[in-house]
Amino acid sequence: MSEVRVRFPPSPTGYLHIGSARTALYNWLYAKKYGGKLVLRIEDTDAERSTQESIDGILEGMKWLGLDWDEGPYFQTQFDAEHKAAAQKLLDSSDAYKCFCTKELLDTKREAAREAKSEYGYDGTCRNLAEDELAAKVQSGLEYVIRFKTPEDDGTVAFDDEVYGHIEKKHSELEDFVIVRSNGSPLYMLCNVVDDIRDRITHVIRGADGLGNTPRQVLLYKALGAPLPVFAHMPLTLDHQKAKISKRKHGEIVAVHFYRDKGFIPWALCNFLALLGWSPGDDRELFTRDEMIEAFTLKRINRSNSIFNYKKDDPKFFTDPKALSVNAHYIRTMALDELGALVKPFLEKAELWDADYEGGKKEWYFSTLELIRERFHTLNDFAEAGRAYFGEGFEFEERALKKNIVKNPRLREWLPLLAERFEALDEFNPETAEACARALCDELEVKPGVIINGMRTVVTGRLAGPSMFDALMAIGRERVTMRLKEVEKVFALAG
RNA sequence: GGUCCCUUCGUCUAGCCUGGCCUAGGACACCGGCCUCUCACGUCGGCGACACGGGUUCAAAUCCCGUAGGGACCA
Repeated sequence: MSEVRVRFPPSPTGYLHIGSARTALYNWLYAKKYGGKLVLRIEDTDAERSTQESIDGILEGMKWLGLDWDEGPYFQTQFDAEHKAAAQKLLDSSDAYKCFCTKELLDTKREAAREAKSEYGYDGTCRNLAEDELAAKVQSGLEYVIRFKTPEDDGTVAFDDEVYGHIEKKHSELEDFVIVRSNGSPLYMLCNVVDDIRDRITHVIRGADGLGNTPRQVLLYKALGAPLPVFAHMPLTLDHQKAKISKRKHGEIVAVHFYRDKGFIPWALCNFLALLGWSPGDDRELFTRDEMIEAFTLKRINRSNSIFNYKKDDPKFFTDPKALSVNAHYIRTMALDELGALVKPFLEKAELWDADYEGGKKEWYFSTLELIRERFHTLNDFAEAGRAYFGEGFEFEERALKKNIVKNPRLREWLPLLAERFEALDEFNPETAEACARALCDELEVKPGVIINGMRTVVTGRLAGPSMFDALMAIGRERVTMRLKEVEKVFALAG
């Protein structure tokens, strides 16, 4: 069996979006599974909309996701001559012909067909022009497009899609489609086939929006004398309105870089994306790379479109809740050294990073991450909700002030008192701190919850968090007592 | 408009090919219990779907026909 070669051919007309990323992922998984090669080809023929930033963004996105490619990036524009040569070859073999019909003429005919309620397809006016007639038209400098000559018999074009099954289309239902525009530029339909032939692509794994064009492409493969690749079309990802997710309509929320900046773990995003339209056939949903490569098959790709479940302006979930949940799972289960490295850029950005976290304070750094990671959903949470552990200047949650502070004005006496007791402790560990705090509660005849929760808010700014006495250790006696003594400031904030 | 494709809990899905194991399984989300210094984790439980209508069959989510809805491509 020959080597598996797949490709990912994005158009550089914007950032890498998650739908494209999923296509790239499926191709990558397939290549990895069969020890094949993934070819990255930038389809930059639309010069007006293609930009260098976009190319860079796509490459960065792929790298960030960990989807490495084996060849490329190739650029479609580099092969312009080859695309034109293929068109010439089809002309030479009489599989294509020059068509001089003007746009106006075709529009008129289309309109007439509509009024007559008959189906419109190109009528083949130029298909059988006599030699001299053709020569005369070329001579006179008339503009022309090149059309592919669809077989006129009552046969069919057929192929077997790995996902959608056997697809058959009657020749009579395919009109003589254009392969080269009047300005001489070849159409996507042709370029794509020529490139896939040159790159010796064995499996075309792409979005189901390519399904409709596949019969035409099959015709091109045959006319060009090339072997057919295996086709596998994957369902599209839609929004709640059943509209294809797109950069234009949805903006950043569909951009891969958005997830990077929001604190997603690359593989967590891949894991989530893989599940949109594919399942292993059992109940597994979380995979390591190797597990997913092993489990992945084209046959288990779904046929129905899936909905990317995000609601605009949802206060609780900024994106699909399942994506967040998958990300949270990785945050709380991954190795601490890996997590530490992923959190680092977020702390740096928030100016909370201390180089010693990779040196003398490494142990503290890791144990603190472990302590707080359980309730976080994104890497960014470490720098925001977790700010009190890494530095000063943290915010106080409105709800926390209301519930834990304002209700108990006497905390302004109790908390500084508690700070003094903490300072007096020979040893400051979770047990001694807790015993000390509870003893004070007994003395004051206050419920422990009042003091503990008040302390939580003053020390961490939050309504909820890890077990209080463990949190105290992570923050350290000095910072704890300092914050407790400044309880007055917190009351001031609470208004 | 033409051609093709799709339709199982709110969302992602298993089951469909090879009808009975399906009083339809899992995950996320939601609700409640336990745990508890709070929240989370964990755990236990709950809510919740076979688009609709016919047919075939002893038996249909599963097979057939039709309808509706959605999507893609072409124009």
